[in-house]
Amino acid sequence: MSCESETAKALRTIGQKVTPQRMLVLCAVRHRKTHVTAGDVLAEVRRSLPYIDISTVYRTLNSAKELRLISEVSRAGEDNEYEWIGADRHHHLICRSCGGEQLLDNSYLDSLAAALLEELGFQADLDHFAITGLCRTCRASEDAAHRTPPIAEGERP
Amino acid sequence: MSCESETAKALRTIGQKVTPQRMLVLCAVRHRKTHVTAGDVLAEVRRSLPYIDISTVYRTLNSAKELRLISEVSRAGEDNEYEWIGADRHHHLICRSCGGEQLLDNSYLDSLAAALLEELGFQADLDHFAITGLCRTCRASEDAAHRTPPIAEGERP
DNA sequence: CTAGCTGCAAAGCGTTTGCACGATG
DNA sequence: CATCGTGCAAACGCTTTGCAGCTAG
Repeated sequence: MSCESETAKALRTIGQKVTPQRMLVLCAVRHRKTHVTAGDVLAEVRRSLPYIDISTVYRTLNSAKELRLISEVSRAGEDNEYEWIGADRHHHLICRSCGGEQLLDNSYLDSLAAALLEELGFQADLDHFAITGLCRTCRASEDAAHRTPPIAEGERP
Repeated sequence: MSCESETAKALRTIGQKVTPQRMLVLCAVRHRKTHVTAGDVLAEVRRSLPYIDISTVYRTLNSAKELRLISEVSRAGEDNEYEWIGADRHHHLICRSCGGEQLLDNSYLDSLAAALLEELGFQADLDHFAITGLCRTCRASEDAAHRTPPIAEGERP
């Protein structure tokens, strides 16, 4: 209920019609803890509304993005991903090896954002950030596997 | 010359053949100060080698990426961009309003990377980062233009 | 009732791939 | 001379768009 009424209110506030499609798409994004792709949303929403089209999903996602209801994240080699911008600001650490994701408290980036603003006058969009890297587990196993620096020293396929 | 000999050496080191196409593509990326798209590289390289194909550019870019010679950056709504990973680590602040780009010293992110590694064991890929936001100039003019926050301030979950 | 949203179908675009020829080591 | 890289063309997958009918306000 909280979701529906608030989402509907947000739509009305900006003069958009409240349709079942929009409600379902926005609620689908909102209920996920992690990023979702347009395809994820489509699959989710189709369970309630089998004939919804992917173009409607994109249209809804894009307008919500412009209104800063959701954020869009791009990572190399991945489809665009979307996430609801809620009161609980957080970021993601994504392991490039195992694909695992962990949440990162915004305190880590707040100081960076503050420094950029004060020293350079740059207001960074750090609402919601995805940082790629190697998680502790994968780092350990990679070290063990081949003790080679980033650019292979002997041979590489 | 420094470029050619080093690039050729890097190619030989990893057992790849040194072809004019690869040399031109890698040197084109290397000589630019900012990010380049595959299309940028194609245009640049075609001035010397008119019949080079975009697929060759992508193949070269992708293998260089795997070897960590260049990094790939994705931003929402932009084509993938590539940049040479040199000794001078730096990052980019990109204004979402005017498109302007300014370099950011790595000291800003080094402390973040260090904190992530020590406290969470996460080795972030912060070789080369692109942060989107609003530059000082655009921030001033946006404030002046419409003194309304992105999403009406009463209305947020 | 009217404006605007939806579904459908098709186009668009960046990127990747299969293949035969040609260049490299 | 064997292997690997290239150009060409076509395929591919995500995303966007044009359009006619339908829905919300």
